[in-house]
Amino acid sequence: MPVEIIGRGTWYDKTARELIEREKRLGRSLALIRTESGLGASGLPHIGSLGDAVRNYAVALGVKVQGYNSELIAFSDDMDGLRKVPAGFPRELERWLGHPVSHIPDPFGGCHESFGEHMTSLLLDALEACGVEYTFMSGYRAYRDGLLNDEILTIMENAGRAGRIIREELGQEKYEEALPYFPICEGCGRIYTTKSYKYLEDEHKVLYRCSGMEIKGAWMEGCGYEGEADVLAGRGKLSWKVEFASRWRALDIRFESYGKDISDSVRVNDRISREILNFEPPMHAQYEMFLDKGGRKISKSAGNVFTPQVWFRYGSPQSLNLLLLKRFVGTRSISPEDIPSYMDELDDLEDIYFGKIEVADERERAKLKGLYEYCWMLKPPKERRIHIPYNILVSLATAAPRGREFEYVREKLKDYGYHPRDDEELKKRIEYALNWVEDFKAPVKCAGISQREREAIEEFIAILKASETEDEYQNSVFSASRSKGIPPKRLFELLYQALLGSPHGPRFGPYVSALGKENVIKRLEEFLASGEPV
RNA sequence: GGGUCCGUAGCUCAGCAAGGUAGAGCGUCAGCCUCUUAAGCUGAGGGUCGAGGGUUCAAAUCCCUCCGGACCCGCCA
Repeated sequence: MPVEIIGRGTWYDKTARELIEREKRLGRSLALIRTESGLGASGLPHIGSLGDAVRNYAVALGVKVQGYNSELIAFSDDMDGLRKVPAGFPRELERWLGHPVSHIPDPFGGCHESFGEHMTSLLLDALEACGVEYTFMSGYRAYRDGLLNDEILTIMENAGRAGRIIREELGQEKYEEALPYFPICEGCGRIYTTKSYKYLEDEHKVLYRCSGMEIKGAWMEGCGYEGEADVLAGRGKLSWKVEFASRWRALDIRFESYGKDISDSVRVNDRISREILNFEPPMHAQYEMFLDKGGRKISKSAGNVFTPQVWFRYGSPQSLNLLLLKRFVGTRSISPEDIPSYMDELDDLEDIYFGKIEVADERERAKLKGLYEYCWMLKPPKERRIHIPYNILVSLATAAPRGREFEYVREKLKDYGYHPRDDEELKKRIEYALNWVEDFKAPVKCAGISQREREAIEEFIAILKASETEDEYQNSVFSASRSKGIPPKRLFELLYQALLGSPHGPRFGPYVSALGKENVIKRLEEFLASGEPV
């Protein structure tokens, strides 16, 4: 019996099929099946933010593979208030705490219209690089243009029921009293400090007081202003407890996966959507968070953010897609040091895709080929590209003499039997490795060597100074080793250790020549100066 | 208080969606140059798949219970 392969054989294909089946059961139009990703705009976008969009896009692609039209909505949460000045950001931003990020001037040279737009653009750039196609929407503009107005009215008219649902699901009683709408304060311009206490249905206005709110454990004092706000005027936003649902209905979203950090909100919003907005909520899938290696959640506002831009310094967008797509469940700890293995794994997948590596099991093969295609967002290269293990490139990059790194690596690759086409792809790969070496290779310390070994290195330096040719460089090692009575093998190890941080290396004479004799002497002297013999 | 994930070789992890001979990298060990295209290659060793039960012809994979670890939510988003 032949096995059935759904779509390209991946999780995304299976999910897309389930999604389509569900929509059929619900009897909704299949003309356009939308998925959604929310883009945080209140700090530097991290890998997790990108992951949300990439995964929701992959499901949209899966829908296309099944023969239906689909689209990813990338919705920027730029009506959110600034809750905290992100680490490394200008302190002047303190005065903008509580203001919608779309109302805060761009702190980075004013190249964008607002703080929020700047942050969003970083994420959109990464989406572009990763091959994600999307329809962009800004929360700020959506409210301004009245896109959610129908939903806002329904929610406000049923605020009591919404408050009960929130209490039932979360135990939070606040919204049985307060209205789920935050106006921007006319007095101070902040959004979270206001509390709406009465809704005037005929005028669709809320009465509010800027009374303050607790944000991240700190009390943000209100300005005391009292006023009224038209909920259709775009000068405020719905609480997230009900906004998600409003977006789903207004934009006709059929699928949205989300991180477990917002699972409670999704549960509430599902009920709001169903019971108040009369809209069957989108199908969901919950994924785990990315943690950094220390086991800490990668936070938008904590420093040291692992952003897509950091990834692109050492690895390709497709390798990042691999990280984001290969596994949907399970918390994963990541750090930039994992990038090489994803680069190599993508090369393996490419070999499988082009049939260079055999995979016996049909289902397994389909899955891996499919994963490769999704890494390329279903637009894979026409032919297999050159593969060079990342660690080889790192080794070569470590050894490369300054100023002619690319030439050196290219020449050496030929010596090793790789015959890369001299193209953009090769250049990129070399660049990744060079960046890697620059940022991660710790300088080698002279530790744990004996007095005798130390003298041998000094002797070698002396002999090298008088040498001129590659053969003479090579012979210097043996002369020094004989003269100090230590085996040549050991001296080679020491020299490679000092120069490369590895006990082995390329043939020594030509390598000295490539590095430049003076550079070698300088590095060896630095090495000797960095520690005492034992 | 509510919820999610993880536990597989000495270490880091993959495999689990859709059950079918336990995998990779690193490390270890043993070989491979009688003055280096060895930054390499070949091979070996190493696992009661956290524990117990269930379903099944068959379970690392599905279900239940327990143990251990991590994370998220409980203000806002």
